[in-house]
Amino acid sequence: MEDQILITMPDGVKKLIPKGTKLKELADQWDKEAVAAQINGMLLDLSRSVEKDAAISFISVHSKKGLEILRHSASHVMAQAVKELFPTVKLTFGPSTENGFYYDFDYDRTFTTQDLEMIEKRMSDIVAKDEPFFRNEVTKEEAIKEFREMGETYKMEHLEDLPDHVSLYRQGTFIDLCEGPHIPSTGRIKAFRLLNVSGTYWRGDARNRVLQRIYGTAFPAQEALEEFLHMLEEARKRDHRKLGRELDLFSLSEEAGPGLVIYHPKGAMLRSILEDFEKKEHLKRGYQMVIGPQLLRLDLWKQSGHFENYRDKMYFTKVEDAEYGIKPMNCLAHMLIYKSQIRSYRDLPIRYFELGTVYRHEKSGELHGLLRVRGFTQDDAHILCRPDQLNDEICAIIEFVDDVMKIFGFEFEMELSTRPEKSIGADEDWDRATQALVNALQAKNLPYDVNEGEGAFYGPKIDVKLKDALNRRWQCATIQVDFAMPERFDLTYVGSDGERHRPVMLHRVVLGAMERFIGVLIEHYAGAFPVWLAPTQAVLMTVTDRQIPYAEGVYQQLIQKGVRVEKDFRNEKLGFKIREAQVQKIPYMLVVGDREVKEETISPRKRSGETLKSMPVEDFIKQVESEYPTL
RNA sequence: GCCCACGUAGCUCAGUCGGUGGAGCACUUCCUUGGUAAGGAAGAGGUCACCGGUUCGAUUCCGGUCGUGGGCUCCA
Repeated sequence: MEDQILITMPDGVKKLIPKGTKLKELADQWDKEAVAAQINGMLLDLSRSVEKDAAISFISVHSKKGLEILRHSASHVMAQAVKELFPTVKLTFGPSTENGFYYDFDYDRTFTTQDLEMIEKRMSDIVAKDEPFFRNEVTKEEAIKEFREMGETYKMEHLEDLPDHVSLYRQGTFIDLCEGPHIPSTGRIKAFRLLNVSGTYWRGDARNRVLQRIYGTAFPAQEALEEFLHMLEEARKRDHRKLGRELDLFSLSEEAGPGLVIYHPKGAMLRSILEDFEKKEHLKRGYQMVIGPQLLRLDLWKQSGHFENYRDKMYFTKVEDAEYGIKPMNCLAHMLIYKSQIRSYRDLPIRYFELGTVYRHEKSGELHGLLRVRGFTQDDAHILCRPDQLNDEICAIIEFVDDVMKIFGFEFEMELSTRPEKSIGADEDWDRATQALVNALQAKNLPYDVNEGEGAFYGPKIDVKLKDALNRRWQCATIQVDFAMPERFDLTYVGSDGERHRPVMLHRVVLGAMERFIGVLIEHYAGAFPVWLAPTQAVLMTVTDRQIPYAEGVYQQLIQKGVRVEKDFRNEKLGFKIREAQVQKIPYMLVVGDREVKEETISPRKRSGETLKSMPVEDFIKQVESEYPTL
């Protein structure tokens, strides 16, 4: 019995098997499409054998983990193809990503699209050969020796950070340093595609050598790849830059300058609706509106530390020998307001809210439509409170963010960032602030990731990330605890003991920047805004010129009631007008023909294509009002 | 800022292996008054991003600048 071991299969059935049985054999009985196994929590290749009693589960290629393994293996196959075609290439890293994989290479010339085609073809050959992946465990010294012979200097450098025993993977003639696991053989990669090349830096540091990154994606089946490519196509259709132009919302003009948004009437309407919404919601929650100037004296930016830490991103100007900085943040004026009188502990918390327009000199390569711009308006607030009020204030903000995101139907991810190495303040302040953030997240039962050491130098923070059409995440809401500014500006309040105390400052935005939020919003709704947000809620259209006098009356009635309606009384066929409104994604089309004139009604048609029964204008107004969110 | 790619009419895109350019949509005018996703005809519209170089001649080739896109880094 010594050479028998007891294993537990995924369904809980226990069985005795010979010691040293290959996982592949077991996998074949269970799931022919398994790409790896998990034993006692460890992911292993199917080529490995079971040496002792264990609970085994198999990783299906159709699971998230399985797909990751497949893609990681695909990156090795790509690296093999590149090495075969361009032997002097040096390897660096090649992981799987959310949507595929990449591999970074160091090469003395750049890869062209023709190269990509060649690489793809070579990859197909490797896949067709169905080369097995072999794992080989070696000592660090052996690995370094091997990579030195191959001239793989990056691998050697990376090895320095690794433990004494490492694993090498080989398929065909290609060897790479890798932890694994990998798929059993290259033939498992049933569908793949190389997507693009881009530049990157060794270890992500701009001071290091520029590498070339080739992106690709892989799937266990051809249909899945096609579905993915189709999804990319669909995502492109809802790109806010495309929709922004088609729906005539905004433009970015080369003449005006990069990263500076020009709102057209409809975009300005949308923003104005959002701003009205924001004002109402903030006032309901005890915020006071304030407005600060666009420029403030340079001395003040020196006092705040912005000149020291943030000047690269600031714009400056000089008037009559006085130097000014254009504000990249709104906090300064808010602090001056606080300081304008003596504050009692009874006054706190004080919540200053400003739709504050700021300018930041973002690097040119970072600009992206509305999502990354140089001039933007934040729904910014600074809350000054006593330390004992911090917890409640944070809870209230989280609730605020949660409420607002629900109204727009956004899914979001929360991230808590803790104390970085370079930071100021007492440990107990940091602990209290971080705990307050955690408490609030837990109280609202919101899941969150922790980014250790990613907080601001002055305090911990929570970031809220929304996804764009291409699944890229953009930071919108953020809640930051700040001990530094009250200190630097010597903000105080008089406590019940008659002594001066230091308030804590919370810096927070809910939508973040109007520009970015609008960009994400456009993609979220694919341009088909709900009625309450739609810049144009309805288009009133006549069937023939005969109905114009009646339709004018209807138009007046609607705009008097605040319905955002446009006239389309042109000499065009109804179908043409409907199509145009449809393409503009306007929620309602209101048809007026002879019948409606006679009955004194209008016939609404929804964007969905549904035609409603003709109704009096008042009924339609009620219908529109019923579609506003109730808060 | 860095790497790569790109820049032709308002938009989407053809095109010229160097001899000053096209389509569809949009726009203007005329005909048409038509009931739920494109009625017809005619017309107008371009310093081929900008600046230099090569050339008899550059939108085309080369260099630079600006801008855009995909990434990297950074951020709301």
